[in-house]
Amino acid sequence: MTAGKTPGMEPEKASARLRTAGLRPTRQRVALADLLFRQGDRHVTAESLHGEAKAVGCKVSLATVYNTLHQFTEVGLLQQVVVEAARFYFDTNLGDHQHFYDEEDGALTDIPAGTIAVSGVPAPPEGTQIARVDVVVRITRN
Amino acid sequence: MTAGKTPGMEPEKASARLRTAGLRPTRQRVALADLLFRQGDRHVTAESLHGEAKAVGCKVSLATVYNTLHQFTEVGLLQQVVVEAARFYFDTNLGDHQHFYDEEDGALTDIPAGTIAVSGVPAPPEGTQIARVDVVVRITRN
DNA sequence: ATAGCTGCAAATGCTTTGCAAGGCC
DNA sequence: GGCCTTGCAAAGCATTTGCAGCTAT
Repeated sequence: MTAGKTPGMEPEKASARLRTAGLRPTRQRVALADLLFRQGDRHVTAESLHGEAKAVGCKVSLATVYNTLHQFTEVGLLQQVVVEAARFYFDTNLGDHQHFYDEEDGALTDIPAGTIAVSGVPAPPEGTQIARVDVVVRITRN
Repeated sequence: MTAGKTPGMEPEKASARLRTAGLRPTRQRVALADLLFRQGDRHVTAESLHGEAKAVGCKVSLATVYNTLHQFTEVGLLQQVVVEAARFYFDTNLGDHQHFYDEEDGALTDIPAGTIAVSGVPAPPEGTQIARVDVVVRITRN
């Protein structure tokens, strides 16, 4: 067992990145940053990252993983991807249209079909087909 | 106050629509369909529709509203719109790229920046600005 | 020394489920 | 009559919160 050892081999890089972002490089944050950024582009959820941390012997609570992911997002180290509905919105407009979504008040506004064009959609991975292409234009108040 | 009266004035139309879709036109479904489809395009959540139903004096349980909205969606009377994250996915790729999302296993795959182009995005409503434009290509297994 | 972090457990909010009673064909 | 629906209350899940104790600077 290697529990207790530093999980990564380049914690300094992670530390520096955190410092630059204005975050205190705590053991937990360094370990999570190391997991996130050592490998190339990747997608994680709070749970999956928590699992990885445990797997490399780093004790972190799930709550801290959530905090850390949000902090990293705030300082621009990560991006969030929205693909599953937390709250279900239903639309009586069945056409192939898109939406403005006001993140502050949750308001949804139609963008009529034919206004927005999406081009260059690549072929889907083998064995799959495109069910639909969702476009959400997120807006905020000035 | 008109509480207690039939909420809609064209329940027959709603009834017919339900029958065509293969759904039994129960009092609750007719009332909800009537609320949904009488007016033009609209967006609702389970809660907002439940509130409307109560407001016009129709007793429906929230569970039934959920069931009904899902059934309507299955038969193509409604479309779901995904704008809020139920489960948070975080991406270490900060570029302006898009994603394939496999609805069956939850897998997320990057579509490299520069592959997809979105054109014709209209000006945002007054007093707002575009924070970002999300594109999700939803795929299913063949 | 001290402001900031972490971890635990309880709480939250939306959605789903199980099951008995009721309604539509 | 028989199968589908409804309604209630309890359960489920991911995420958030409150607070006491710990830690980096």
